[in-house]
Amino acid sequence: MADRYPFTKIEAKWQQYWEENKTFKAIDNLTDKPKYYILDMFPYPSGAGLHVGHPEGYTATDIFSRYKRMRGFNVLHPMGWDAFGLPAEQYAIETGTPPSIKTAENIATFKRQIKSLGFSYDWDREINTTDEKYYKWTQWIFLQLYKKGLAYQAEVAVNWCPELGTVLANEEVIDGKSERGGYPVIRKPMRQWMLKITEYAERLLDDLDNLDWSESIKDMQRNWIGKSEGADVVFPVDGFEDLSLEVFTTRPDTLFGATYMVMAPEHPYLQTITSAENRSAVDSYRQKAERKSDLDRTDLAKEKTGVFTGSYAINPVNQKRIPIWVSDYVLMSYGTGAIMAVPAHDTRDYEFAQAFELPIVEVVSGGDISQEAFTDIEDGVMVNSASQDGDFSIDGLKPSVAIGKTIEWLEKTNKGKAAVNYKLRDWLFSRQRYWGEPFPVLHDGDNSIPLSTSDLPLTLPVLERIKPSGTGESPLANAKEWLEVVDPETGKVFKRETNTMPQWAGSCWYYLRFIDPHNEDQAWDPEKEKYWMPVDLYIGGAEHAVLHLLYARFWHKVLYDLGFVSTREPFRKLVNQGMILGTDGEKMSKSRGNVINPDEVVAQYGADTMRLYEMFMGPLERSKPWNTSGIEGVYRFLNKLWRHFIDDSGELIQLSSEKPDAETLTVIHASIKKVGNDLDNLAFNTAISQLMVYSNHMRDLDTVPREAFETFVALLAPFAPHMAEELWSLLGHETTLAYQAWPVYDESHLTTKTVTLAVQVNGKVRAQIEIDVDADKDAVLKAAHDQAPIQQHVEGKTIVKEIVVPNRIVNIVVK
RNA sequence: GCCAGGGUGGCGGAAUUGGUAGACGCAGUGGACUCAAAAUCCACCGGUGGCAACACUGUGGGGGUUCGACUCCCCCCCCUGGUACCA
Repeated sequence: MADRYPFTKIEAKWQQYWEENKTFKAIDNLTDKPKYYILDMFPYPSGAGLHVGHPEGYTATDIFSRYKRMRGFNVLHPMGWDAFGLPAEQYAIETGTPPSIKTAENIATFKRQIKSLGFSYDWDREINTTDEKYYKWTQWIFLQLYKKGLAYQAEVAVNWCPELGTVLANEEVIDGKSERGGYPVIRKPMRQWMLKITEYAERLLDDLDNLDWSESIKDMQRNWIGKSEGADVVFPVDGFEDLSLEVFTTRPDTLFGATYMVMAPEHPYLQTITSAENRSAVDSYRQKAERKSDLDRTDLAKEKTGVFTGSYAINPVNQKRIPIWVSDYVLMSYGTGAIMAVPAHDTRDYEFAQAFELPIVEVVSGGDISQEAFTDIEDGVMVNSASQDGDFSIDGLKPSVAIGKTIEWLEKTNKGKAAVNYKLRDWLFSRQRYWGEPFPVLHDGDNSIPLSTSDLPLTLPVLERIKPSGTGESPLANAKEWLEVVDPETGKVFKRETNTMPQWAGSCWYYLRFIDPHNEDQAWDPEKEKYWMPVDLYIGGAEHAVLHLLYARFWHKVLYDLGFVSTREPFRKLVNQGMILGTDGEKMSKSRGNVINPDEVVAQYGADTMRLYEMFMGPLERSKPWNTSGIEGVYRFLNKLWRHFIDDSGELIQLSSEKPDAETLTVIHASIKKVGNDLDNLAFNTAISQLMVYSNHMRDLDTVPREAFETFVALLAPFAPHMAEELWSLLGHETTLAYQAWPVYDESHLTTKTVTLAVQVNGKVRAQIEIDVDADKDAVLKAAHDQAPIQQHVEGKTIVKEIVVPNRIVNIVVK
């Protein structure tokens, strides 16, 4: 394309200006302006560099930050690096390059790329999770959790991946294989640090209600927490005086339909209650289940399997003896690890009962249990549900009512009690890796001794070569000198922890560190925290919808309980940007060869075009494909603008000092209104289209009034800040546009004298009339009936009804 | 299976409380400029029929409510994301 505007020069000039003048420095505790904290999910600086997906969210927050500054807010808009993590460690193992070196290189690349887009970050607040000055405070927070009794160690059957030489979190295992690399994963018990997030389940659930997050994200979190209400019921085991099985059920109303019980293979009582003649079958089943991966136990296990234990339980409502089975469809990790099976009214039990020909007894009528389990709790009616002595009956009730009645009875007779269960499990908080935050604890045999704050940070030892320990422990097991600590007084030897923290740790609280990033005495200053928190707008990818946001909320609540933060929730408003797909409509990936490199886009079209295009593609939250000729469109828009106002010698053309005409005033004020409203709603695509309408209007004028152009430049500023600054200075202004007041619209210019109304006959548009605004009904109808096409369509018919919606539409109904 | 979000021209997408469907941009077609091309500028641009005026039709499919439905209600289909034996 010829005659391209000199974006390279302009962009470099203004980026330098902003940096030198610290234009975007956020001032703490500034009281004459309202504060606004706008946060991006900070990136993991991978070796591949920035991807066009990253700048989408960053552009959105940047435009919003610039807009908010022009609206008079004191904006905090920081950026940093979530730089611990497996890839750098894998790279170190393969090449010998220390993770710290590789990480620094990657950060430099990311930073250069991010800066090339002209984002208005306060770079003085840059943080890096791998910096010991940062992770000192990550360790400090761990100590707070530990002291509060929320961190504990447990032997947990974890996901051991022999290839990676590490244990993976559940979310890192997909279909029984490692998320990274796709290596097989097996279950192996190891000593692990756990965090008691389950203790906060209820609050994490309740406080979602007041957050300005999309319902879908809130729902994902609700589902993840997975609260179920029901009852714990005690079933005595026949022949074992002091042994009973406790089960959790959400359907205590169906107790009379419980025809057998099932224990998880790992259930601690299984061995005890197994009869001699069933022992070998049960043992072999249990051993088989132990070896099964999660994949085998879930996805591929279409067929129910199980073995009878030889023992019977007594159903507490009717004293019936029911067989106790063992099956892996019951999980030890949920509820009590044992269930009462009600095949008539539970799909899984139904399948199991059919497979093993166990009795199916209907206790809720309304379905057809010869075909499938009937699980509705609103439409059915309880039947066959009365004790023989007649002292308890729920017959005739709706199941949803019977649930409560049964719980009352269970509590009264001491056979059970109301109970709540969550799907949420405690958080497995350690990794067998080098490149993570070391745990600030010492081990003395089975005792753990936390370090004191004054001993922090506990830094990572510099290893000559990072290699797996081979034992399942992290490479830190190879660092003998670091590992052993000798008490100078007693000579006693303590051992350090070889586990390190997961990547989530650093990202759980970074938004707090941005508030006070250089504080060496505390994690953050409470006064600054009170001033800046909560984060007013948080934008990032939907891949963090559950875990990162749940973990961060959990830590935040703990910090709140300890008095370190002043808000119950960290992120007031959350928006997830959609994915940017390749030109083929597929997810961008190296293997598909459809990756767009932002560096090339910036080199070819400039940062302003890149920013504008990413926002013009469609609604922020939706996924949308990249289109190479689409970017030409916005590029053309900027070029036309430049050519229209800047002559060949680089000077501003002559603008008119006249007042804009009425039509132009309408465009100006309608644009101020629409662009502002759209920005408030993060509807960047429609805001940009309004700017195009505005610009097209100016193109059609013989001479452009200065007022029209200046207002336009101000509205353009958040979107294409480099060009806007340049035009602003060519307009003769000497200060940055960054804090220029956002234009104010005047409603009086938005109302015109006349309005065009559509006239419909039977709902079909047949004519248009131009009429005075707020003309009365009779005048409107008269004008309508004067239209030839209307007369034509009405002629010879009876007018049934005439509808006039003022300034909107006329509809004449005829028969 | 369950939960959430979507289906609008050739494409990305617009449409306040139900009130002229297709803003804006891309692609395409025709024209101007040019020796020519690129760039630029102007015009057209959902489909069918018609020289045209215009008519009919059209927002995943089928019903309904309404003077009027992309918008509200019911049923169904498809796509995307999440989740998956959670008792």
